[in-house]
Amino acid sequence: MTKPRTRIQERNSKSILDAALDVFSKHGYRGATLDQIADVSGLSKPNLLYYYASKEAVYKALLDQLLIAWIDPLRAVNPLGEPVPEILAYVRRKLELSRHFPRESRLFANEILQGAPRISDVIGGELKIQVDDKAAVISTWISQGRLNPVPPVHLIFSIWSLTQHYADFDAQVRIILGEGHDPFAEAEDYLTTLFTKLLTPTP
Amino acid sequence: MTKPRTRIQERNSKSILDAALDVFSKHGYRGATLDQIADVSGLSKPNLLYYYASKEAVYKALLDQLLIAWIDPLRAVNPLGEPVPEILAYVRRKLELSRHFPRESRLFANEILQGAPRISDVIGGELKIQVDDKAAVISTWISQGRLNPVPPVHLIFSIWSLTQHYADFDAQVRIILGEGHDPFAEAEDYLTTLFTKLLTPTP
DNA sequence: GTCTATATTAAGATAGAC
DNA sequence: GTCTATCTTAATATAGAC
Repeated sequence: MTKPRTRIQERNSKSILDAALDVFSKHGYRGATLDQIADVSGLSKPNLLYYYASKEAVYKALLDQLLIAWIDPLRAVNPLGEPVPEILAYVRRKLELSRHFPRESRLFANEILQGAPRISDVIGGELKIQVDDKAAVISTWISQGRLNPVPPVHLIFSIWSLTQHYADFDAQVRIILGEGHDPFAEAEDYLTTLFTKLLTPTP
Repeated sequence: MTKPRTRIQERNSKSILDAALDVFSKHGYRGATLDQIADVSGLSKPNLLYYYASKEAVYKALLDQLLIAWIDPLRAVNPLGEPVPEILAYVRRKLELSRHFPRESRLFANEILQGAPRISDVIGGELKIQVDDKAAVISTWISQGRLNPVPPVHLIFSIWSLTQHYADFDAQVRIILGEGHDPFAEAEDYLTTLFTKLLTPTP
C-alpha cells in the first residue's frame, strides 16, 4: 500500500502489522492465515486487503519495518571504544532485543530457517555490509593485541546464536529450566562470563 | 500405522518418512503438504495415507524416530572422563549432527519455534532427565575444581545454540561468509577455542 | 473505507474399483 | 496395496453495494 495519509489509515496500517507480527511469528509464513491476522487486528479480511494487496505484501512490509531495528545494534559498535566492553555491550543489546522483542526474533528465525527466501537480498546487502565492517574493526583490535584472536565473523555468529536462542527456543528453555528461573537474567551473567573469558587477551 | 511386516511396507514406510523429513524441515508443519510428501516419496497421496492415517500421524512418527538420536550425544557424556575433553567431545558430536543431519536440526528448530506443541512432553520428559543428569555431573566437576564455574544448564544451552546455529541458520551463514568457506570446519576450531577458554580452570 | 457475498484454488481425507 | 475420482473444508482474493 502507498504511504498512509489520514490518522485512520495510519492506525489501521499499524494494527495490521502488529497483528501480522503476532500471527506470522507464531505460525510461520505459510502457517499464518489472513483470517487470523484480520481477527487479531480487529479488521475484516477484505478491509485488511484494502491496506495490503496480499498476504505476501503484509509479510514483506512487516519484514522491511523490522530489519532496520534488527541490524542497528551492530551498527552501534564503536571502533574507538574499548574492545572487550564494546563487544559485551553489543551482547547485552542483542539479549535485550531477544527479551523484549521475542516475536521479531522468531519471525526472522522462521524466515531464515526456510532458506531466507524473502530476505536473502537484505542479508546479502545491508546486513553483510555491517558485518564486514565490524569484522574489520574486530580484526584491527586483534592485531593490536587488545582482543584474543578469534575469527571475527564467527564471533558475531556466536553472539547472534547465543542471544537469540533465549527468544527462539524460549519454549524449550523454560521447560528445561523449570520454575523459579529468569532465563534472561541468568543468560546475561553467563554470556558476560563467556565472552569475557573468550576475548580478554592473556599475555 | 502398525509395525510393517513385508519388505515393501518397510521400504515404503521409510521412503515416506524420508520424504516427510525433507518437506517438513523445509516448510514447517503447516507449510508442508501431503501432496509434496507423496511426490517426493514417489507414492500417491491415498497410498501414503494408507501407511499413515493423517498428516499429523506422519509428523509424529517422524519426530518419534528422530528424538532418540537427537538426545543420544548428551547421554554419551561420561562422568568418569576428563571434564574439559568430555565437553569438547560433546560439542563436536553435536556439530557433526548439525553438519550431517541439518534437516533434522531444522525440523526440531521449527517445532520448538512454534512453542513445541507436539514435543513438549518429550522435552519435559526424556530430554529434561538427561539434562538434569548431566548438569549434576558438571556441577560435581566444578565443585572439584576441574571445570570453571558456569551454570551447567546454560552451558548445555550454549552448546546446543552454537552448534545448531550452523544447521538452522545455514542460509544466513553462507551468505554472510561468502564463497570459499567451510562453515563447519571453521566452527569446529572456533568452538573448541571458545569452550576451552571458558571451561579450563584458571588457578 | 468498510462491509457482505462469493469466486477460486488448494489441501486433508475418503470411497470404491482393481 | 495401490489407484482414480471425489468429498469437504479452509484459505486467498475479488466484486460490488453502501
